[in-house]
Amino acid sequence: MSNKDNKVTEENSTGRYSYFYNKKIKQAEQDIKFRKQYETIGKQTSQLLKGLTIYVNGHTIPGRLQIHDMVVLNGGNFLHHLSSKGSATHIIASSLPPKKRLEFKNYKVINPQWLVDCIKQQKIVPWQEYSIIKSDIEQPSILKISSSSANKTPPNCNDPNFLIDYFKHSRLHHLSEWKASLRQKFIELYQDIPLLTHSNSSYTILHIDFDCFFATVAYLFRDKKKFPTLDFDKDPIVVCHGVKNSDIASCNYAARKLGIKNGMWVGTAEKMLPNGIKLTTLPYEFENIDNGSKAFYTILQSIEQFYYVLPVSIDEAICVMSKNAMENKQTLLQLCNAVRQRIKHETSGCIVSIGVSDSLVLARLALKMAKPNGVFMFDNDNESQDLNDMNQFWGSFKLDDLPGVGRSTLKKLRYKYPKVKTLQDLRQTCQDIISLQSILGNKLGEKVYLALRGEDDEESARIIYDPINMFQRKSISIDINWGIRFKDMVEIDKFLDICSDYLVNKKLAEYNKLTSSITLKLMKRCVDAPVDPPKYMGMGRCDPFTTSSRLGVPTNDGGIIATELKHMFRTLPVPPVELRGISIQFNKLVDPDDPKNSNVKKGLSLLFQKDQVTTTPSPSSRSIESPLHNVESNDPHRKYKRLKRSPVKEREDQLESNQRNAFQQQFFQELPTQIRKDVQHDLKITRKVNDSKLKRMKEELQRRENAIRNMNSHFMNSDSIFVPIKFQNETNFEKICSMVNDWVRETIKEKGPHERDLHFFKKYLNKLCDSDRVHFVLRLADMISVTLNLMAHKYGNAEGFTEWEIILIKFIIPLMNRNRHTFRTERKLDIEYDI
DNA sequence: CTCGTGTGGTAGC
DNA sequence: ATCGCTACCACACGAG
Repeated sequence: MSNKDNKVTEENSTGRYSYFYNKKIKQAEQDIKFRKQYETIGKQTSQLLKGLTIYVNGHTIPGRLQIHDMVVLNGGNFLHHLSSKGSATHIIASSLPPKKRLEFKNYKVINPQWLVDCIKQQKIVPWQEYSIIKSDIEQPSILKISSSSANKTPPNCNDPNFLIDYFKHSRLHHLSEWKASLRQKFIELYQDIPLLTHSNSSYTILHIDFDCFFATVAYLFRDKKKFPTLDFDKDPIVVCHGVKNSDIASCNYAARKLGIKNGMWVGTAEKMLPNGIKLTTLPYEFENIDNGSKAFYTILQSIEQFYYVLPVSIDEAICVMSKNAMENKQTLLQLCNAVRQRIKHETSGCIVSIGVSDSLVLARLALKMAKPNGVFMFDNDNESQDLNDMNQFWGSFKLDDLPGVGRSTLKKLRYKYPKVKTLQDLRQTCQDIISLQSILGNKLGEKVYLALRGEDDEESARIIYDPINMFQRKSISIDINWGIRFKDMVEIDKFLDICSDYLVNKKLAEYNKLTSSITLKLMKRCVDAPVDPPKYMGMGRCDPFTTSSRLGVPTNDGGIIATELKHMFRTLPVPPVELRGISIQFNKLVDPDDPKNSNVKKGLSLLFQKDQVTTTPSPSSRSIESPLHNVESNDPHRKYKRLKRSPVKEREDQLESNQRNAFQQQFFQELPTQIRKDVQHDLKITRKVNDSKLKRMKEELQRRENAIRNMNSHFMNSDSIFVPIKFQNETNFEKICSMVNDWVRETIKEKGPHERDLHFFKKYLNKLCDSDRVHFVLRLADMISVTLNLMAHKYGNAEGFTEWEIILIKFIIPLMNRNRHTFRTERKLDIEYDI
């Protein structure tokens, strides 16, 4: 919306609304009067909507009053009551209950954005785009079937629409998308404006944010028949999807008073309620939130004094103004209140609070003070601020109120300073930067140190001095950590296809980028975590596994990316049924129009011709062999790395972790060294093969697909081409796994495994190795190792424990090394195919 | 030391 | 039931 429109609506807040509440006076006459008044004071009006009669049904953003003004001032008729049928040409609504849907089925029912866009573009834009019953009219039967079945059927990640459907309902996805799009818009809007400089560092920062935004919007658009007496100020209200282990996205201040917090599960929140008080749960209103946010940003951007309106999130912005833009504190306060008033007005009742100070960190803290429904100005200047006020200000914050201090940092601070409760305590305790840096690390230590003095660190200040650069996208990724339940690799491959398609066609296309590097991160159920986590379809406790791959040539080819992903999946030791989450990132984005890119391609093709790049080992030349060395060799290699490191974070029992570390060092000192030598050897071969041959991307793709097919039959039990091998009369590897696990757990406590059992187990392992299924042995070894670690602090001295240790080190690991030709065999196959 | 890879942490509701 | 995302910085570690 342009400035002009804003000024028009701004003028409305001078009290003329009383006219329109008086229903006895003929509305139309009033509207004309209203319009004339505008004209007489020299305000611009238009005839854009001439001949149109518009009626507003229910809650909308912008609100009814704003729409009225927009209509009237642009020459349209505003209908206050829909008494005479057919008199309205357009009905504006955000959503319609089924009954109204029927009633209005012959009207043009559109969402308010239509009007906004019409005025913005100064022409009548086609209403069909904005129709809210369009889909019903066009394909009523299909819509009903799909929506009703979608409501009833449980979430299924094999459904081709799963990804889209999931994202549609995910608040965090929405938040991320909104943020990205706001940043993009910022770049477009401000790219020609000169950057602010450090030297002229006398800025006033306004941090503006809605109070419990989601909850407010959900309340405003609630089904009033369902909640006739709901009181936003008194009744605790939360926004969520479900009932028990559903996340609370937002809760109102009545709920917060009872100790309920965002992110809490509904069940937990209910336990905090006093007797007789009930918790009201409201559904998300994503679309209306989006509309409210548009109004919010439009208003902020229309305010001349703001040099920048920096987006923080959908409902939160940092406004930067020069210190001398306002005469004094009084006028500044007036401005703040005017902004608050206008936003409340134009969003039909959403409240913002404002924190004002001269650094980012102080503005943010001031905002916390301002909430709910207020303005707080904090002056860090010692002279003008009473020392008592200072102490009181800092004393009213908890440690994690400080930006940058989250769960983990809080824990570190608590551990080091058990007595420190408030930021004021911390200010007094930590006088020097060194002690903070020693606990929190270099950067974070400095950041906290500065923040306690009310100053921004350089990284935070970038948003002021170099926002365009900061908002430029450097990576693209998607995460899915909910609803992931797969049976086998076939299903996972399909899902990876969908992800790849989404990333390529939705993200790369939107930002017009190519990627040259992919990271795949998998979440695998922890060995000791329940198969069904507490949260329905949740991920539960998981171990993360990541791997990344360079593509050599930047690409946006979905096929190549999908193939690479499938391939990468197989380099990670995560069986399909244990998978609980997937994350895919494109790390090194390349602009296709960038001349640098053509250089990359040129350089690459030259590289293939001969190994002329002796000085610098080029990433692109290496990446070509990556499929080979990744598939086979990286598996054990990676495992080594991961197992060595991950226990530190997995379970935080300090007593336990020392023993575990010692043990795992020992475990893997033997395992990977030999295999790694193999890898290096084979790498040389691979290089030769590649160097002797010029490759095209398509050939590469073909080869990888075949490599995958090879692996597919080989790596996972579900579609093994080999004859089944039995252990204790069981052939299913997963079941054998859990059987062995139980067996180990039981016998650790006592004298170790029975000789006869052990004999059969060894026989089984031998067979696995002999039939090229050494990866199963690896998994069993891993599992046993984890079990040992888990039980080390309790049974570390038991006879059985030592017994199992010996079995693992003296038998199982050498077994894997003995059969390391397995890895080579496969690679040989690959190379042969390649030539 | 520099580079690349993998991991951890934080923010918004 | 339930929708636990995503960009980006900082860091540790190993290879060269």
